[in-house]
Amino acid sequence: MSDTESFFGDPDPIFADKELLRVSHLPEGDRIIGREKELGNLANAIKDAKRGGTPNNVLIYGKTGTGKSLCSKYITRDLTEAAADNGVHVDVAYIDCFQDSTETQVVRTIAKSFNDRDETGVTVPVSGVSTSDYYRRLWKIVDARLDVGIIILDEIDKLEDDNILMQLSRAAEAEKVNDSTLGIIGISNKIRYKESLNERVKSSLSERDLVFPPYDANQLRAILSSRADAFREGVLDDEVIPKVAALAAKEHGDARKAIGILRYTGEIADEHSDDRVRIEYVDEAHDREEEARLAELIGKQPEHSKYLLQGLALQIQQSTDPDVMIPSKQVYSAYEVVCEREGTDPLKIRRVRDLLSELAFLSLIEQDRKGRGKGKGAHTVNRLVDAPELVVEACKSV
DNA sequence: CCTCCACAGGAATTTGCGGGGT
DNA sequence: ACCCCGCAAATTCCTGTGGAGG
Repeated sequence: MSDTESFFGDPDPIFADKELLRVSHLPEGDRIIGREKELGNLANAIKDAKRGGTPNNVLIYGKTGTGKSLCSKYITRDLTEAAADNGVHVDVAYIDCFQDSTETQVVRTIAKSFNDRDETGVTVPVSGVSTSDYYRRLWKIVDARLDVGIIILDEIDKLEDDNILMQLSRAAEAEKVNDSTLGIIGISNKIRYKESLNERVKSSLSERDLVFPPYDANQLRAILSSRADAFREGVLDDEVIPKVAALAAKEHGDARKAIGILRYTGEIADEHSDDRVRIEYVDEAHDREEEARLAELIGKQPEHSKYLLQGLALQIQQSTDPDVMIPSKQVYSAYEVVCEREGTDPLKIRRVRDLLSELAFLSLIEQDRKGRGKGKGAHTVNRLVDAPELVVEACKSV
């Protein structure tokens, strides 16, 4: 900043309303683009809830950033309002199964989000209660407060246990709840998810199936254009949106990513004190978006998983070959060094093996099994998916 | 195709935590 | 204030096996 007057006083030269480019931003109905048919199907599946009837359970498939969560949130909000006009009390619980992956965590979070202590007199403690107790409390809350409870289970394929699905889908027939009814909207990235369920759950959970296809470049362009008001008038070059849309379409048709890249493009322009958002900034914005994703994923990992990633990164950086695979035992030694530096006691190797395979499941590392010859046994070797420098950077932030 | 063993990974057990019940 | 319970994380114990070299 060269002149002192522009520290805080001046309006943002690039952005008029940055909120429009947040991923959490929930647009109005006419701003959801290219999903008219899907919204219609979804609305149709749960419409009975408007009059207090039982909604159909729905399973939604589609890759990340195809608008699954967005449409579910939008349509259930709409439903809640429409039902309220009919004097029907509908409430929606949104569960991210990536965060809450065990049965107990899920019941607890549902109970918590439906609960209103003043109305029900029921508390939902974070711990100290058994799973069945959480269920008891949940049924009590639902009966006391709601006519219809809609439960959105996002990333449902990350659930470790499908007992919760059994309980929820059969709550009404098992007379766990009396005057109320429940509807489940399951959201999965994996098309084949349904096959992994047992028959009972499968038939009750997927009364309706919906598939959300990836967005094509035209749709992405329309989505980005609809959020172009985020920028001040005239600062956004005409070629920027088509280029961002083309990049995102080429990769996965991920709208969230496209919006992220557009936001970073604006931020980079701002950092250059440029008063125009130029096409030249798009590639760097693309890189930045990927780094941010990595940092977000790593940030959510437990402390010791981060130390492991750092240890592995360290070993890889010491080697001349960038594609080396490090045996788990060596990763463990490097990890012990990192722990020493951080002043923490290292976990035992058995636990570390479990953490490593979790990291592999998240595609943060890749594992492979190698034998070492007669009488030498077989072992697992590890490698980072992303560049070591990026990983170390991501571990330090947060 | 067989062999051999260090390591993988399943199962049982302990530890730590944060609540209820009394 | 005390003890006890259930869960999740971590540890301990232990058996089974992947796969290069023979």
